[in-house]
Amino acid sequence: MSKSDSTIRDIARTLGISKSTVSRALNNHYDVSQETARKVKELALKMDYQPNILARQLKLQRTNTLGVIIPETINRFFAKAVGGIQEVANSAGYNVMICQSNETLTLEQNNLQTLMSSKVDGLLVSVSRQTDRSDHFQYAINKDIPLVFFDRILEELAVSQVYSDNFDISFQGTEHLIQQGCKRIAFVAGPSHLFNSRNRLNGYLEALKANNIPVVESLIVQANYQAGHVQQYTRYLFDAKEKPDGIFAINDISALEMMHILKMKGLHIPRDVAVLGFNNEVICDFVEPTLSSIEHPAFDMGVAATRILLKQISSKEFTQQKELIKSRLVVRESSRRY
Amino acid sequence: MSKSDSTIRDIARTLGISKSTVSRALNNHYDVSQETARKVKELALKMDYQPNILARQLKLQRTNTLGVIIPETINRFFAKAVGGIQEVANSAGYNVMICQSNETLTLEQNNLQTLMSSKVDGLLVSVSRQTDRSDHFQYAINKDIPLVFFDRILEELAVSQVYSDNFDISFQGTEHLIQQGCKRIAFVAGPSHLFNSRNRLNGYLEALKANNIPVVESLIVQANYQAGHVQQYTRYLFDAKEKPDGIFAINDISALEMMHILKMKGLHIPRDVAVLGFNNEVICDFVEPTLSSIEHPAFDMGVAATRILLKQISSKEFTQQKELIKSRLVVRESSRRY
DNA sequence: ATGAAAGCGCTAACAG
DNA sequence: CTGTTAGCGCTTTCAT
Repeated sequence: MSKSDSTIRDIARTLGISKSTVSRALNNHYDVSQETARKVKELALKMDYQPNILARQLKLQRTNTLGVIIPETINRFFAKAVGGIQEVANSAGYNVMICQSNETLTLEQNNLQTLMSSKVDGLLVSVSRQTDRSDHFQYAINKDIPLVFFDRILEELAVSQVYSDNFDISFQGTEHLIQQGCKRIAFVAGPSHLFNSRNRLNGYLEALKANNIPVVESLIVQANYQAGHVQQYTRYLFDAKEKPDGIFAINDISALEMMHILKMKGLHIPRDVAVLGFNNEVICDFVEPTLSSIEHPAFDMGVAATRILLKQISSKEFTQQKELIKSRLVVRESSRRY
Repeated sequence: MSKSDSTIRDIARTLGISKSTVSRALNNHYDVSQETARKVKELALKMDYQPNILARQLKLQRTNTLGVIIPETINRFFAKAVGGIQEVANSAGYNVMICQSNETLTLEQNNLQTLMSSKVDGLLVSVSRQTDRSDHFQYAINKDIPLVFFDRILEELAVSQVYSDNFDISFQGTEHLIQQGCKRIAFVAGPSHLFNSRNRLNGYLEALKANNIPVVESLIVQANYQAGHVQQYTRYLFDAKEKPDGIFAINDISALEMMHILKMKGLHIPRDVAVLGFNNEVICDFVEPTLSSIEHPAFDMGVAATRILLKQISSKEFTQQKELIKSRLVVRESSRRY
């Protein structure tokens, strides 16, 4: 509160009426005379009155703030999701407090603590890459704080979740590569404790099975997201006697890095190796060859999750709700052979 | 507040002491007996006591929250800056509330209003592309809310600012192109009411002058950031009789889009046209040719701005402070001719 | 239609 | 070292 912010008390005093009446007038309460209401609002405007949110929050035990925990803002997927969250939240009169776990469990736990102690009215969460337990979230649930997961969900918790069909899209992507004539498709997998990673891997495996293509263990590598790792597993895959003729990468940037390495090796894409990325970044259209990828409606997921959360907050009804947001395969030159 | 959160009152009652003593014990106040302090903390732990931040905030008139207004989180520069902000803020016990202006003045004004009414302790701002006035910020300043601008600053306001040397780096980048033999360097300019855009343009102009290269108006285009616009001005530049032999793009993505178009036209980069981007995205290393660019230490700018803000908050001393964060030219294949 | 009064949970000045 | 008291600014019940 700076020097001389005016309060309802000031307004009441100068108008010679009570605080309660002023409060009622300002909140458009029904039983307050038109005349008084007018005078109050007029003076409020003149005095540049701004309600003290802190006082109201304490009284109402409600902050009109949503807490968001995401892995990283520099991850474009989450940056876009945040856009959707903020749009819905703001237009419903809610503020948003964003925390980043930096892909670590520890920070995720801290963030949750922070947001809970800030008394947010609800939580929107996409778990970190490390998260292999759910007790911290169970704690929040026990405290009756509405919680909605999106994208990186924790299936074992009975809360609402907005997710994308990682199994389906991965099946579809793999089958696309097969249709382009690939027989040995390298697959870059994410951490196996993540629901999404498991589904993606399963989609790949099922697609191979459905098309009678043998699963070759050495074609499946595990990304560890460390610097230089893309280069490392690309070498591993392509220094083998039998090289891959297709790649299902873990994201677009790493797909481009792999392509870059392969082109240096003199391999032609897609003729020698067909490549499929993940995330459909803008850049996919501006590289040579243009990069096939998978588009996730990040913004829409943010929107959907927030809508569910707001509904739960206002209805105080926390029954589990699951919403599927469909992903889409975008075929470009890097995987088109015919 | 959920069902049955315990308060200092509960602790006081079960321990048969007063609320004030409990409060003091919990806040590690000096004059409270070791014994009492121990008992209080023990019970607090057992009862899973969580202080009600809302009450404390109302009492202290302080939220321990910083408000941040940035154009967009999907802009990687700002996403990184936010990382720096959060790191410093969190480790100082502050929360961060992030708002996006979506590059519009109207939303920026709304955001400011929201953050002020949320009683944030201070503000970190990078203005929108549209912002050509400063009265809304002046309003906040008049209310004694500490404010620090970073990157996209408003020079006319006497508040602290963290900025990068857009003039210098632009001069340097242009001179680099000249040294590579470019005589007709196309320049993509940003909105002229932005301090950064003006400086960048001036750096370009001065570098030409310093090297006795005539300024050609038709080589300077104004980006409007609309879909298809990059394609439009690239055509404009290269359908002319005298084509550019160098490009200083407005960011890396648009540089890549331009390169993509030029390659389709059969032009060789850097031989026919040398290209310099802006932002030094990861992708610069994975395209062909690799893209020369300019690196802005976004994270560091966030860190610096937050440090200044926190100092001002704690010292209540708002004298203007200016901090320059140096950018760096990263030369890669797209602009290297020798 | 309005006012008086209580209270949200905490901190801090003052008194002892 | 501890307790009493007041108060942050607002909403809301209960009277009138």
